[in-house]
Amino acid sequence: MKPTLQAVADAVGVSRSTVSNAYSRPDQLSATLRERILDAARQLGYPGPNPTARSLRRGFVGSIGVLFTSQLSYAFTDPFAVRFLAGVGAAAERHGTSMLLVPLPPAVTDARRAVENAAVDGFCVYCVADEEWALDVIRQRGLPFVSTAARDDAGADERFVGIDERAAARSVAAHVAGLGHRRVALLADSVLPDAPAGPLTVAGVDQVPHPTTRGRLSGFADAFAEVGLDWAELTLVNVPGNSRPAAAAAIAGLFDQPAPPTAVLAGSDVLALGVLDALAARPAHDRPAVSVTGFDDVPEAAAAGLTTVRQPAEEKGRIAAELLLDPPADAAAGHVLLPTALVVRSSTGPVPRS
Amino acid sequence: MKPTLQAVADAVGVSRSTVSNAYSRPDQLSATLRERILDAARQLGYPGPNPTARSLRRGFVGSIGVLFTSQLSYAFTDPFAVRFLAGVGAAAERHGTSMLLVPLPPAVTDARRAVENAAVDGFCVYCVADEEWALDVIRQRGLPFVSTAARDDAGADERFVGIDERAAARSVAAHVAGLGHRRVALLADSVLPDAPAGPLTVAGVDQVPHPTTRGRLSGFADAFAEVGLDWAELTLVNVPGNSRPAAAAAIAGLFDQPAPPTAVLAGSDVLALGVLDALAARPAHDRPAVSVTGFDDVPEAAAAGLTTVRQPAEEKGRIAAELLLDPPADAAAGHVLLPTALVVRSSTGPVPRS
DNA sequence: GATCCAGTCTGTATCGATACAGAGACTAGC
DNA sequence: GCTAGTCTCTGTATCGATACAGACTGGATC
Repeated sequence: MKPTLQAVADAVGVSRSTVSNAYSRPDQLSATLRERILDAARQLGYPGPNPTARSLRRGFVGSIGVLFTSQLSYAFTDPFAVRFLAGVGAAAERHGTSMLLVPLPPAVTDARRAVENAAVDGFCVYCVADEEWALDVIRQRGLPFVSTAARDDAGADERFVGIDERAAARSVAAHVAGLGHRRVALLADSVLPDAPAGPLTVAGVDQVPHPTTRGRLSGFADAFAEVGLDWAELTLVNVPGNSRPAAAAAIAGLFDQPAPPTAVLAGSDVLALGVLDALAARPAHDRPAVSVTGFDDVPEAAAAGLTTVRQPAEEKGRIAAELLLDPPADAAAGHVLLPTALVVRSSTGPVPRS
Repeated sequence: MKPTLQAVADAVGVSRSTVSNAYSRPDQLSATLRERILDAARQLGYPGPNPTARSLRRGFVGSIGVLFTSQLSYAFTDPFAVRFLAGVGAAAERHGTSMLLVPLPPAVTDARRAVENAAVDGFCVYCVADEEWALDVIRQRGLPFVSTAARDDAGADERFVGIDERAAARSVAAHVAGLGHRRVALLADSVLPDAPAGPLTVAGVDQVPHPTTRGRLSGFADAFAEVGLDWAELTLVNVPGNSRPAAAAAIAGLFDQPAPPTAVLAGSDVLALGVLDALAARPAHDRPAVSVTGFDDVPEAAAAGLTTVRQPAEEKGRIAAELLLDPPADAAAGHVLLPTALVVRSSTGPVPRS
């Protein structure tokens, strides 16, 4: 068994408090005694104060949780999520805080338990799907958190960092509409829970549960409404999961229909890249000239020439962690909207006249 | 203040133990009492057992640390590290364990403290630079760990997952040597601590402190020795930090020298991609036909047509975590060598005759 | 010579749970 | 009717530290 602080105290002949002070409050004892204590500790093989015991007594842990409301392994697959993590990491580094990545089991009961059991001082919640239950647990625990998806029921005091999803989506859709496209497909991840891959009819965009997806789809719809296109005239395509192959599979059939879309607006770059994959997979002579747009501007987008909306991924993570670790006194400052920018590249062009 | 387990016990009129059991050992009490307890807990707003207190009493935490002996933010920049993390994450997910990413302050004393204070049950050590001090701290704490770099002084009982760096490097170098290249530059990260960027003279490859770098350089040297080229005849180029821009900057000047290298063997794909960047940055008419090889086969390498050595990144992370979380009874099984494969793409070719 | 003070160190209470032995109550078996 | 065994639940000890109030020492101050 590893020696405890008590053992060191006994060896030196001082009280536990003094040994504790030798580690945590060097100004509370003389330098010589401190040296004697540290020497004895070294000799005994004392590894220093037990982090868990220390956390218990102190009342804080020194690490923040990052919650992906999805498989943890997904987080490392999505380049946007990776940049976000990098941002969180940079802020954590600055604050001398660790990051705890908590994998969530598929069953909600187990997932709740996982969030309840995480030894952290707060959470950055990266929203992939509906995360209301997770926020409930966190509130219940009385822990601070920062979320990255606008929610309908957000309390005024809840911290948030994100973008104006709707306006950003509108900007890229307006670009596409401006190019003359009127047969348009909108591609999004998990439009409705458990919906199958492929075209999907949804009465109105307000039926879409996930706020981020809803926001982006609304923005797309806004831009086309302005050129006289109804929601019902847009083709909505569901992708179960934000991945290139899933997107490619979901979109593939669409191009063989009678009046195929001339433009595909994807809810993320990953999905858009999947669409490009699907197109590239067709023989050159049978490859329709489709305009494709993404969302996020991940590193891969530039290489693929993807027209997209840029949002600062790393910044988002960094600010999320900063809001958590160093909360602004002013509640309004806890609500950060980041700028976005339309990035036009080669993946969009005018409607081919055929 | 949040209510404690005691408060719930008092409210229901049972002992603390029983409430504890209601959460952690449901089979130890009747279903009806358990329901009463959980109801009361809900009513009081009891958030469930405090994770820290539970860890202290139980003697384990339920999370593993991932240690990058470099800036944490670096980890998210290096695509190989990200794949490694994904693998660790997948294994952690399977075991219901969290991952703690511990940022290390630049000063070694502070870094030691950070490792001492991490509340984890063990470490996966991803070796970027010299990490002996970190392993010392972990040993001192009596925690299990898995390292990913072969070390000279590894105890027989210490777990490890990695590749035969030397043999793998040799395979790609043999390919280059086979193409006839004899004016060759070897590019590596942090060949010597604090060495400047650019060509560097090192008496022998055994002078290189970092085992991974040394292993790869040795492999390169092996292959060229076989075709009669001495270590001294190879140009060694140091890059301070494993990044594309750093590599580009370190190599840039080399191509303007009297007898420029016809091949550059990089110690990692990231460095190799940096070399390609440096070449691409030159005007087309002044762009030497240089063969470039990498190491790792990160996702970006395929797109760039980079000849490289593949090592299974995700697998490495997954196995590292598995070895930690589910240690094999047999000590020998704790030492895993992964397969590697030479991947020849378009970035290498025969020496241009001119 | 009393007072004050800064500098050191100690002792006790506490952080919030879980482990484990064991006490009662009840059912079974013979 | 007695022993054994099963279910529930309780009580005490313990995990390993830190906080905080206070005790002691030895000068400096007036």
